[in-house]
Amino acid sequence: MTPMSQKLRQANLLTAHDIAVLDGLVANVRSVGAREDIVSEGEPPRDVRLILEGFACRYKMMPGGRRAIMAYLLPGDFCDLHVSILGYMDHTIAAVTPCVVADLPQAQLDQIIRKEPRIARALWWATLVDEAVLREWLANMGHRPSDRKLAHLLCELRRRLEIVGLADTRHMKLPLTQEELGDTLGISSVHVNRVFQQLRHANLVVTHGRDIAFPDLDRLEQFCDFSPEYLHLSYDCSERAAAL
Amino acid sequence: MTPMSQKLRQANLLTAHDIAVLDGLVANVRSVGAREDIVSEGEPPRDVRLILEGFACRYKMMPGGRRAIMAYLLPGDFCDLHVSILGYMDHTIAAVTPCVVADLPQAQLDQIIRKEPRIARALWWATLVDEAVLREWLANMGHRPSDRKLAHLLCELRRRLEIVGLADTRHMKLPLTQEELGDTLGISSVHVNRVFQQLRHANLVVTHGRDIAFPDLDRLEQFCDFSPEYLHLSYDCSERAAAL
DNA sequence: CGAATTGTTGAGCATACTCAAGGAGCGTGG
DNA sequence: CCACGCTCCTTGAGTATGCTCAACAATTCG
Repeated sequence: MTPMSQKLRQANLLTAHDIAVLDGLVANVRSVGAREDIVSEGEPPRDVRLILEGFACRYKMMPGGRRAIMAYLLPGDFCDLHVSILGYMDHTIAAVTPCVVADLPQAQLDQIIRKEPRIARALWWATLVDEAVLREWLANMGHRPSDRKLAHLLCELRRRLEIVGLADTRHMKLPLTQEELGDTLGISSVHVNRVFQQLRHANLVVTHGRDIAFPDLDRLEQFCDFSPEYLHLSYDCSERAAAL
Repeated sequence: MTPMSQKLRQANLLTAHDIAVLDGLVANVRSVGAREDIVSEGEPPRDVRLILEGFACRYKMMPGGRRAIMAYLLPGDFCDLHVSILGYMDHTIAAVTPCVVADLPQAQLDQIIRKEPRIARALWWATLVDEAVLREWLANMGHRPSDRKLAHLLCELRRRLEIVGLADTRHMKLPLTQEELGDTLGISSVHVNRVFQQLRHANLVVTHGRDIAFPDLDRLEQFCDFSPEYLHLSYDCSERAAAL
């Protein structure tokens, strides 16, 4: 079972047959170096990419050279399911850390969508979760002070990493620079630094290099008004976290 | 032909049969007063709502009573296509102006999605366009100064209203208060007012009450770096605009 | 016409930015 | 193993952008 079908199983919409069909698509696998583009803006729709390992992001370049990061992609996330439907890639996807990516043949996927309504629905579900996250980011970006913004982003990433077994309630390893966090939150890297210091000072986070520890996760989540409903994770992953 | 099928026709994915099937769903139509909620956060998935007339918005209430507006819904837009798939409404939808709304029976729609892959794909397309707009809003919100933010929002709304025949290249009627614009852009209404004055002073917009005129649309679009690709409107609507 | 909402203005303050310089950590090659 | 260079983090100082509060004018609606 790949991270893809693992993730889609959350929707509780797939049968064993569906999972086999989907996993059968994962054939062409390749490695991408850190900071390399995986899919570029304006590229014609070809294969659909899926992250198997690593940390990637969606971004747009803004006039003036600023980079707007609009999403982080973790293992099991599709990069560009929409391109096959929309027909135009309106942003770029890049690896943050070294990544392993699968290229799913567009034509085969199209056929599956046409013939397997249950799978089509599960894929639709996945894009809708992306959309829900985007709405939360929009609210976060525009309507919270920057200390809460940063805290909220940390809470979300911790939760999402927990699902794929890469974090627990007390720790996570976050391979993002303060510059990247700034490009995500719409604040300067200098300010990210200062806000991080506030959070540390309030004992909401403890950092050791790229390792972030959460001395009191409840307090942090309360601080930034984080509630994970928008991630649409219906199932309980506490056992998995406990097994870390 | 309803605004819904009109809009979905853009995707060029529908046959006459598909359009008839979709339009057949529009039976229960009702009016909603300005500022009334159409769908509330947490509501269980029942019918799917479609805007036929008027101006609505998605919003979330933030702690402290601030309201974050995350989308505007114009005639032909679905309110909550996602709820039937995601199973949980994570935000609220309210009428901005008086609206006419259709309630499409969930069960029937589900059946169509299962049996008519072409229609399912068109509906998926519609949600993906929403997602693309959301990405652009995120970039706009976080990474542009507030004069460009406001200008960009005006450009987008003008363009979208043009499609449904409610604006042309020189005018639009915008039924939004400065408070609402502020809740959308993440700035205070006082600041919206001041930024509006800047735009007027630069002769980028001319306002007469709720009427906004664009003396030089090209210059305005250039000013805020607006390029409409993200709206994924492939077809040409200049004839329609000319007929206004 | 009167009440309520929306738009406009001013003043003082908070938040976040830029520019710039120095420090810490890490990988590479001598 | 150390030295070097690179990237990233940290700090300071001065500035710009946007906020709040408050009052008043203009519109809109009943």
